[in-house]
Amino acid sequence: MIPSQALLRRTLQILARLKRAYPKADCELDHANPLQLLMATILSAQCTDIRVNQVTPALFARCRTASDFATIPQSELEKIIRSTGFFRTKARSIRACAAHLITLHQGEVPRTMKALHGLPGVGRKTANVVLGNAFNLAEGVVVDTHVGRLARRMGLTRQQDPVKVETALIRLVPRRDWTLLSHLLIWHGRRRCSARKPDCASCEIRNLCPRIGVPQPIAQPFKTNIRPRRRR
DNA sequence: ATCCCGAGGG
DNA sequence: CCCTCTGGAT
Repeated sequence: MIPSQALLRRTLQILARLKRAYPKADCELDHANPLQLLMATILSAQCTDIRVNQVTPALFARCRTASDFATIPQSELEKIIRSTGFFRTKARSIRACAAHLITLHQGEVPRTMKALHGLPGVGRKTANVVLGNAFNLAEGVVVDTHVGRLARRMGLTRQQDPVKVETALIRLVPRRDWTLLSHLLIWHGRRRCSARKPDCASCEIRNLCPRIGVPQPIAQPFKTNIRPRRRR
């Protein structure tokens, strides 16, 4: 589907408005190199970046190279990352991922979606984070829980599947803004448009959002046989 | 579709 | 209590 001109224009207005609201929007996972960002991003699954940043200082002090991450004992690693949740799975992913980096990529973090996606613990979202933020080589848009939620609330897509959301966003925003778009939506999602209680009253883009200012094209159902909803 | 998992908010 | 937090693997 080709997006309408109206949607394209509104998307770019939203982008401009969010840039003004969050001029410092950026990756909030603390890291000093691509390897650290890769590992921090694996840890960030279903967990706030603030909590990841609480464990990475100890982790990065203990593990500097891919070899360090590959050889740290499972139990020692689990203790360090425990509070991020899913700690057994994440510890396995980190160690196996580091082992793959050594075997397949000379201990370096590869710079393509093809090589990153499929490493243990690395799905499309994590690969997009590393490509966009560590290498400035975005091949797509990071779609996490925030980006998906906001894209739907703002009426940029109706898709649920993150890959389909990504496809929709790629068509709406120029490539140079793909990485920034994710940061802006994530910042806005955390500060204003939270999952539980969106603060529409003080929202910077309320007049551009279907919830407040943009009339939704009404999907008109056939008017026959509309039955009262059965109660629970 | 379900599991992995801890912590904080409402 | 229930939901959510920068998901990924089975």
